[in-house]
Amino acid sequence: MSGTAASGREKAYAYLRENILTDPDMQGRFLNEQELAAEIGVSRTPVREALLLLVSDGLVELIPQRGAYVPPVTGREMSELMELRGVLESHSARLVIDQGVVPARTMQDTLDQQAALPDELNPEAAREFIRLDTLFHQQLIDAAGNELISRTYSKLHVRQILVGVSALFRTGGRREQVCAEHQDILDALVSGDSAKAQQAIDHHLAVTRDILLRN
Amino acid sequence: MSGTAASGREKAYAYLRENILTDPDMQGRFLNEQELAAEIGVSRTPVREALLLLVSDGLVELIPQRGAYVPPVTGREMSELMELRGVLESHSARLVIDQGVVPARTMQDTLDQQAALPDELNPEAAREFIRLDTLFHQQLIDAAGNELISRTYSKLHVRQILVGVSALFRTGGRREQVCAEHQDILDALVSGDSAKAQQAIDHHLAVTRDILLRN
DNA sequence: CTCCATTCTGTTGTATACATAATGTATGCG
DNA sequence: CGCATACATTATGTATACAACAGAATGGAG
Repeated sequence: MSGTAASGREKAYAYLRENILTDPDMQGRFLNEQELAAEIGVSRTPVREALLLLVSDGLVELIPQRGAYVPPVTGREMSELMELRGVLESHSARLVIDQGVVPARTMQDTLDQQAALPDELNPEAAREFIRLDTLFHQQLIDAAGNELISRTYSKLHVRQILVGVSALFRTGGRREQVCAEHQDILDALVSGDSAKAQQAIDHHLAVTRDILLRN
Repeated sequence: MSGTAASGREKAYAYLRENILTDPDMQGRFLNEQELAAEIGVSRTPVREALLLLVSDGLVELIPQRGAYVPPVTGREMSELMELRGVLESHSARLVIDQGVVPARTMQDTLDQQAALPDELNPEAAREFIRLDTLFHQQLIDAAGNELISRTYSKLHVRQILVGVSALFRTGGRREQVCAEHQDILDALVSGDSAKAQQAIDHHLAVTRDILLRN
């Protein structure tokens, strides 16, 4: 994979991020710095720096004199996230259609990969599924050519993964449904129908929200 | 005012943020940690932590083995920011009108304060002007009741201040113009005309962008 | 038995010392 | 004179030691 020459801060950052995103039990807990330092194999300093970086991802919250808190995902937050995603994705959809820059091939490729995943999602496949799901939406956003929006969207999406991983295991047949909804979005984009695309996006996000809210 | 018992990290954070936002010369420079530590009166540790926090505001960028870089504002970034602001503000405008929760009094009050500022903007008045300008738009966003969008918008706006402060000095009569455009937005909101509001917002942001681009 | 004060333990916050990597400079060679 | 290389300097990255604070445990008084 990538560099084995990662700095201590990066190591700690990657470790913590991965842990928080995959282990639901992390939510609502305070993180012990020296404990983490021992686990990761570095001193407290890079651990603290990693925690500060995770603040910008919204994965931890710093409480003075108490430490790093991992805020749980609330239903309201998910609703709000879907609303914002809808705004940004609809905007991008309109732009790429108007400018004739729909990344049809790229998105279809991502969609095909997602459709090729097995129905039974083991943990690894689940993460791959989420990665491809995220990628599909990100590709739409990126095609609009606004780097600021791309970065903003990318950061937002992170917190959805917090609940997405575990939610996937509790919902059967969601893979097919997601792929179908993605296909609807892509078809609307290719057909050049802004209103239809917006509708497909809103529908997809509404369904996603409802599923995530069953927690 | 607020606590004199600010921690070292907070002190450093406030100092650096203020410095970067007000001093245009900071842009494009690498920040020297021990120099800053001496200026602020703390050790390097809280300074480094403050720098990491500033990353999430987009005010500094960490370059491995090089340090903290203050990325200059580009014209493209400003354009992209105005596009994103337009998307979020238009969305909020639609919502608050549909839900009948236009914060007319609050926004009018902010607008009045802004209009009462002197035409000749000394540095202090300029900062107050920018504060009220930011507040006006934030009040619209907040009224929509989506905390995630509010926080997102708030963070975005920060980088605009980077160029806004200096740009204000080079533009005569902008105060009246801004107030008039703000009044147009507010009038449209009060009248309940979504399309008109969106138009007023887009116009205001376009004018703002054009002025900021003259750098 | 309950409540409050106090001590004690453990964690975060800060300072400092050291390790490591990058940059600028000087020197020698082509 | 230009360029490459070795070196010195300076900055960042990390570890560790200490200080300050918060929360829990404990003991005593009512």
